[in-house]
Amino acid sequence: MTTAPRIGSAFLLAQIGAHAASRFAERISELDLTPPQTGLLRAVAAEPGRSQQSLARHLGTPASRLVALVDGLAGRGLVERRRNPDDRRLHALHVTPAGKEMLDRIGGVAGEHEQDLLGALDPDERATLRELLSRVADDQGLTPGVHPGYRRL
Amino acid sequence: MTTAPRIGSAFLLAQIGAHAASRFAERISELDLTPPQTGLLRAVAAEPGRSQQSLARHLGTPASRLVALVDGLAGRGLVERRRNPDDRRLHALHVTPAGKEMLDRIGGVAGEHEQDLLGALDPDERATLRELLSRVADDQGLTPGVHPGYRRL
DNA sequence: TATTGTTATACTCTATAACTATA
DNA sequence: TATAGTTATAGAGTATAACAATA
Repeated sequence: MTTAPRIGSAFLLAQIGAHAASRFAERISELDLTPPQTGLLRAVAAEPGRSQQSLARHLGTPASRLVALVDGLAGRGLVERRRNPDDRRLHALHVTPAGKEMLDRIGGVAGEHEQDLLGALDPDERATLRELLSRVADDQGLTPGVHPGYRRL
Repeated sequence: MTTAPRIGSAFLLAQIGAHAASRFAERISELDLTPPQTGLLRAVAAEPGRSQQSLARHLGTPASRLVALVDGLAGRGLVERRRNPDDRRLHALHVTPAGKEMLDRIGGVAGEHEQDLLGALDPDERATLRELLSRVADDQGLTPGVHPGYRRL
């Protein structure tokens, strides 16, 4: 008898998750963005005025990495660094109007991505999947909206 | 009003998938294995006698990368290269008895991993999740048992 | 002296392409 | 000449640690 390599849900989650991330990276590359840049833009929008150190801790990445990411977004006018007059060491990050437009476009791309990925499921099934995934994510202590491991592209 | 960053299932899948992959990598590191090595060992066991080229195509990785992976496993006596007498260019790959023992241990680790990851769901919910994920993976054209992107560790 | 942001360095990982042997 | 396997090279991306400014 050959070893029956039963594929578990944990493997399916890793497999589909990597596929989803890869497809999303392709899609947003049309907006000249990488997934880490996209995540950073969203994080800044979700809580404007944060310092880079604070964001780095929130995202689980070294502060030195944030510098390059912020440089990229700031150079395109999507976010801006504002000096804090009270403590001039701090750079408060904010999304510019152009950044907000970009977020709208990102939302559109994310919607298409979602539709394509879940095309095999009907609305009820999608709701069920979403609920189960939310419970797992919560149980595993994952930070909402933060992708673990900001690697690649 | 602040932008409500509704998190979609596609993001949840990517987030949980990366988390699952990361946790699994930690667990099998106790067996001195990396995820790519584990995937290769399983692939060889699933279809013994394959050439490295054939495996490379199946796994979606450059042949040059397989060499190092096979070297690592062969050096520890988990797989072996057998010259094909009819065409001496080919190296047929086989799992050794030690490799089969290792696969058993991998199965144990994978089982613990699965239990831990899905601890928030009851048996019925796990079955539902599994079925939904299988449908998505199939619909997306993912190769069963093959993790896309053999990166890291 | 401690902290924020930045830059520099060193390391890991990967793919591309050159190379050897067999056919 | 074409193919399997291997080795070499070069590039991208990252974390660690050193550095400058401010507190």
